[in-house]
Amino acid sequence: MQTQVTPSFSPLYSQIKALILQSLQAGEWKPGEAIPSEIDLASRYGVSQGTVRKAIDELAAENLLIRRQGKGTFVATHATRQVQTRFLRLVPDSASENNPGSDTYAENGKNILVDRTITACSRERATKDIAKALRLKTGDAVVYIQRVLAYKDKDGKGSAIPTILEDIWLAGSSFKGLNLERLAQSKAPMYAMFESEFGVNMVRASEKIRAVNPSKEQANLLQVKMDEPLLRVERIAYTYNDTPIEVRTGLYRTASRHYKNDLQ
Amino acid sequence: MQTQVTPSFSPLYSQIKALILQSLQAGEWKPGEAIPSEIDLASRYGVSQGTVRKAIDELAAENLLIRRQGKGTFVATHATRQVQTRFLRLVPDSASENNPGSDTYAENGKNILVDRTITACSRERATKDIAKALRLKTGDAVVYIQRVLAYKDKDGKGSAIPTILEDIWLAGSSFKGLNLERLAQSKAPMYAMFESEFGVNMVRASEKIRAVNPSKEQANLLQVKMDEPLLRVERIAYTYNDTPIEVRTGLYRTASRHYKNDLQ
DNA sequence: CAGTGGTCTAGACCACCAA
DNA sequence: TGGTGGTCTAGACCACTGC
Repeated sequence: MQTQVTPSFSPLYSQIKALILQSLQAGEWKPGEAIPSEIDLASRYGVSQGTVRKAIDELAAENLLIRRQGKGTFVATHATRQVQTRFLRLVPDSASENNPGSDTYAENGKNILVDRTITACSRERATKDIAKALRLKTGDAVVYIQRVLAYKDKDGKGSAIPTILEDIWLAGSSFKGLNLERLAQSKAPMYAMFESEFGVNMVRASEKIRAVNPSKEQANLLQVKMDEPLLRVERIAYTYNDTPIEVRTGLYRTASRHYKNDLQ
Repeated sequence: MQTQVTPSFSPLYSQIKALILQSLQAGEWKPGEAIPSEIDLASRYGVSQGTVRKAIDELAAENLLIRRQGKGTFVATHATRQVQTRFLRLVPDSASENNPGSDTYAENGKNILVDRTITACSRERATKDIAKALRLKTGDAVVYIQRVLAYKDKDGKGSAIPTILEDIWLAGSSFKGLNLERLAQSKAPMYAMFESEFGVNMVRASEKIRAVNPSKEQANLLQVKMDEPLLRVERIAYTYNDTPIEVRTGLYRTASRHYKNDLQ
């Protein structure tokens, strides 16, 4: 491990970070597992513990690793209860007392998911737009999924209310063998299932949000009128190495829920 | 500076951080100014440079301080061009190629603000809701402002399009002397003006987003039909010490713009 | 050139966890 | 009790800025 020559100087810890990232990508340490201790990594890379520390610090800040004092450093996973809805910002109005940072977005209040209905699942060829977003060629294989999520409102009273309609496109090459059967029988959240079944770990996402009215079909699926204003959330989700692997368009009902965002 | 006794142990750097925060709050160092060098602060607090460093690192991560190699560490300000729209996530569709993190939210593409029209400015008594959000008592003095922001679309062609309608409530005690005149004659962005004129530095905010239809009055001000779906963004903005000081409800047109959010 | 933040090291010690 | 991450130090050196 050498410090670099002048052109675009990259500090040591940053090179170590890249090496750790490489191991994560290669699956050397799986989600949920512990990575080697800081001292081990230091001797492995021939640097001091402090340098490894700084590399891990950054990866932890990006939610790729989780540090636990006294136990070790672990690969982030969507399987743990606290991060299951890491990318879902829609929360009940009763939750989130507008105290940013006071708690995670997950499961505050009574955000009880009652029902996940898969309304479509098929292998398709990527349209131009989907291909561009997933960095594929038009016509490449993609998996298309459509589903409806229903929640119970306050205190679990009343019946389940269809709240989210999602259209999902996945890069076909990473999800060989995914079909309606396997989807339907999985009880885990989707991203947790992607992780355990396909070794795909979602790490980051970018969303574009608009207000729209639903089409007739969409209104039907969500059981709303066509003049109901809905949040339209276009997401691109990425794995390690900034590889886009999922495009997801969600339609959210926001009558008794809202999209929560903390700015800093 | 002593390391603390056992009950709820707080590390040294964290105590230093609190002290720096205190000085920021007290206005010892003003926005835009440099704070003392790490070495100075270290000797001032009687700790090592590394400890001060870690305290500053956290404040920099929270965007309260800005580090500039070779120059010093500066108090964050809304006056600099790059952070003027730090809390505005609405960007033109042409910008933001869905490459999260690739650039800031400000001024990418052709996000040209053409016109800021103040449609109301008065001193009012806080309603129950506003009072609660601002941690005041119902009936306490607040400043109410309403304004419309108009932008030019792609390449500055065409006329200005009213795009954002904002209702703003400010804690009266912090904005004595703010009136329509002073508002109207200020050319700077609102948060920059708050900073220079009232010593109020917005540091953090929390937003709740919904899809709604406008009222008749709102539709009028934005020059849209009443069935146009709009983004409704309820923001509470905070100064140092997590003190809420502004409530702002925005109605955004999202026909050719979107609210951009990066999840991580 | 001096002054600032940025990196890297080596070592001591502390807090937390599990066995 | 031993192993892990977390804190703190002191010192050396590097990269960047402005005089």
